[in-house]
Amino acid sequence: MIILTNHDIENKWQKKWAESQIFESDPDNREKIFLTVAYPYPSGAMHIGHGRTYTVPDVYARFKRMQGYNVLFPMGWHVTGAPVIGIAKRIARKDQWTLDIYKNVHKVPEEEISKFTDPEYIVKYFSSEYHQVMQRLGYSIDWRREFRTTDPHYQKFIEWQFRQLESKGFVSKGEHPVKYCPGCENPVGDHDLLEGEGVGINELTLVKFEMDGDFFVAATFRPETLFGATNLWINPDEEYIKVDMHGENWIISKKSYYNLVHQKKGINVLEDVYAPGMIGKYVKNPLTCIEHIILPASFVDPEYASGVVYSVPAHAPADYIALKDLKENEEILERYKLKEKVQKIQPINVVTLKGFGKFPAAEIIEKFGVKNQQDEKLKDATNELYKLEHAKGIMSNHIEDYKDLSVQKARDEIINYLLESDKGDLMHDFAEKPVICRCGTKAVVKILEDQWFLKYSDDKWKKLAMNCLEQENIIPPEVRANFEYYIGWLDDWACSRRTGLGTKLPWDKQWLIEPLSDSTIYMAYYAIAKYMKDIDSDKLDDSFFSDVYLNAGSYSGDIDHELFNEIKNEFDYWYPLNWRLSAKDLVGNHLSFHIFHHSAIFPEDKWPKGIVVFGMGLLEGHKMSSSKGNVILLEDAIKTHGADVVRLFLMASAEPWQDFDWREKELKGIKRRIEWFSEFVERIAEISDSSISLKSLELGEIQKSINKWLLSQVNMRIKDATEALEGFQTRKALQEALFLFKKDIDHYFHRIEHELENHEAREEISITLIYVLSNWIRLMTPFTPHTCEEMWNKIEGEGFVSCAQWPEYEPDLIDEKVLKAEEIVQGLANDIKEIKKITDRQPEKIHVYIAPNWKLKVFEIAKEVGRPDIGQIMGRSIKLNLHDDKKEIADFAKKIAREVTKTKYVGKIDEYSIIRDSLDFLSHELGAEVIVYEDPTYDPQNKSRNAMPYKPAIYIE
RNA sequence: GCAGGGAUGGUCGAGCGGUCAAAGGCGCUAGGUUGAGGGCCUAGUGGGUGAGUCCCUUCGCGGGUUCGAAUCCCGUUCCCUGCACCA
Repeated sequence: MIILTNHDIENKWQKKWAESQIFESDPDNREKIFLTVAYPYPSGAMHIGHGRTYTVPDVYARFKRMQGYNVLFPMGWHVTGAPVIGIAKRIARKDQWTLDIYKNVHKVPEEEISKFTDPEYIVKYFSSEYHQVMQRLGYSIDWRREFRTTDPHYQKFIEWQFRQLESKGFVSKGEHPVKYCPGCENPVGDHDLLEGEGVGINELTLVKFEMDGDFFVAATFRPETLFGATNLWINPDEEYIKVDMHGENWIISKKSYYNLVHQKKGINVLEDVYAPGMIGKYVKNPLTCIEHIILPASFVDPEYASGVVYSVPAHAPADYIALKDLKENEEILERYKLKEKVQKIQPINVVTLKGFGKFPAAEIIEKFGVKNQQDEKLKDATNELYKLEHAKGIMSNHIEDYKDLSVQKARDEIINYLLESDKGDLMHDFAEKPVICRCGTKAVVKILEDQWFLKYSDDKWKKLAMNCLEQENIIPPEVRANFEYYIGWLDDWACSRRTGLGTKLPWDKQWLIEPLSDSTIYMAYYAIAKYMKDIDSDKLDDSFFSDVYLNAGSYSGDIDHELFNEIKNEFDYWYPLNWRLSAKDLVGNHLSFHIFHHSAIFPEDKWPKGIVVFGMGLLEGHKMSSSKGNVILLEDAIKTHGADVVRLFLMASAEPWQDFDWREKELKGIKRRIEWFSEFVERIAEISDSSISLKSLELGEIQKSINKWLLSQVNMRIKDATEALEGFQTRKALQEALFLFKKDIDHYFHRIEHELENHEAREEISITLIYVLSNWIRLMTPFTPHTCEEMWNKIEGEGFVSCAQWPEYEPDLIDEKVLKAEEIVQGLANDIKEIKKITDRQPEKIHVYIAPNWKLKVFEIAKEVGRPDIGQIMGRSIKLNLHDDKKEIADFAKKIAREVTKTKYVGKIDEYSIIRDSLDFLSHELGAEVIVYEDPTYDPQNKSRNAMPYKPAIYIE
């Protein structure tokens, strides 16, 4: 048995593979397969979730290599991006949370952590750690092509890529809202946040309500409801200010200025505004020109948007309830002398919503049981109505210009109108608050100007991408629809960043190219990466890349001509990419960009051929997350379980696109299985009385039915496992190649147990088993390469099993009748057991009767008829005069009519000899003497009449 | 809301028109092995019947197509994932 946690064996083979360079792939005359998996962003240690991602391509690469393909499986490091910058800063700041994570979750030694103040060091540290772990898992990667995305050569490549896109008109300039920390003076990502992870940014419409030449600027998500405005709300307990906005005076809350100043250029504070003094004054609605009174409301959040809200009590639950509260609040009405004015205010309907009356806000408040404007449930009520009206609302009839339009349409038109006529503006705010940076500062929404975009909205480009997608294989096929959807939906993408590691935008060096954009066509870089260490990056210019990748014939530099041609041919050989593997949450961006960029830059014959999408990893049923400490590092998993067990578990517990769940308990089961597998060699050696060698294996003519059965079964497994692997179904492949395979062998051992005494039988058994073993080891090699090399070596297989030929299934060895025969024997044993159980007695003799020939004929006729048509079956049988006793034919026809459609009929089987050959087994199994009759010479209870084809009759006594 | 996926036995998870009371794992029960335990091996694991290889109920819920449906169609309820500047 091979001790799986004996890392010497793993190391031994890893070293041998590296020494013999069997995974280093260069162009030759074989057919090629080029597959890549998303290169990792090494900002932390590799955990078991990553393990699955990178094991799948390794298994496939190994499988294809054994099938005789020239397979290229490379790896690189995506060190582009901002997260490590933040990490380095936090480490420098001695942020305890960050230090804990790196010390305890990523298990970085103390002396290393101290160097983590340098972001470059972090990615270097982890990329070399990734490299080591990948080697320890036995990945068949061509390491000569390893690179980091900050290598100068790669940057040259990215610059070329972006100039290509730019020259095709797929890059444009604009502005873009981002999360921003005024404290750090930097945009912030989710990983930089203390609070507010995953919070979105919303666009709000600002509406200017005039008052004596100044403007109260109210913010809204629903400008179409302006027609239903009844008043303005401000919060009199908060501070308001007047600001200068390009010559206009705006009145907003003081706190909202904090946010807005990052979004509006040239906005300046003029003076404080005494909020209570504004209550009761009137402003003018820019759309309807109606005058609205300014009223006090406590629900108005001065930090949200502009701190000014206009009120639509018919459709906004908050407004409705605030108005109701106010009407009942004598004290406030008295304080501001509002009583009569407020009592007059009635909701105004704007939107017609099926199933609701004129004032849906009132109904929804009722439904949710909202008590006042402080009620928690108010938010839910608002959301519900917002959704409903957005989806199904129609503008009401009395609104001249917009009647009968859907709410969505009317909203867009009204926003446009407000902007064009300068009666409104736009601003952004977070969907939820608070959003707080790790430095403790409240984050804001900032508008970045001069931002560069990739124009995924471009119809020409979308069309190219669609065409590219169409010719690709997508696994699993269901996600194709997702791709189509995303390609259609993608809008312009901000592709430049202020901070992070990466490549500068070649024509605007103040910007860095964002990480999802510099990782779209890099697979093409692998093809040439192995040459790069010998070439000075200064020699790489656009003419070089255009010539290598696009055959532009443009290269004019001084790289040796022969070398240059070799590089060019190498790319030509490996491209197009056969398979791209990545996680399912990247379908909407990374993988779609990959399609976009390839279709834009490369000619059609270099477009990628296939995509495989992965599911996520769970740990004992919970989502894995480094930041929550809920991970198991691969290194630890390898240490405790061994590389092959880890690989096997990751491949066997779920298909790649399904979520897998790492469960210690199930891991143990897997381990036992593979131990059993590795012990198999010894078991065979025991049976064949000598050590095994593949050198002398010759299958020859197999006589015994049970041996033939095993060969059939094994060949079916080979066939199914191969088909499964072709489609990346690692779980199914293992189901066939390991679990069911083992089951077959268990059954086989059970069947032959009592025959091992017999010398002749034993010889054939051992030949059969060695044949099986040789196939089995090869079948398992992609999954558990170390164990398999060790076994292969032990039985004197030739060379590395990693380079051995993948077992090809032999149709000649699959004998349906043999399989059926075994089924009959097993069925018979089970039936007898059942009868024993029912009668609750241990028989001494069991008599078995085979169905007479005429029944078989009737059976065949029934099979031909194909449906339970008793009349026809009977008619045809009688006509052929199959049997003298017509009544018996009728009974039998009736009996089998339904049965026959269910039975897989493989033709006449010599049931008598099959059972006679299995008598030893049956007697042994049942603990009684078993006698089989071709003709019922002894049948005291006339049981033989029950015999059917494939189902002998039984009499026990 | 939009898009995609799903609902199967104690549980995880196959199956996607007949061979389905439904693979396989885990769990549980019994027997064997063992000094004990673990591990391993064997059998069982919806209900009934109790001399016959059968019958009944079951694959979210309700209808339908078919000789036949877990599988196809229609409706319905519930669940999960994504919706962006984050790699």
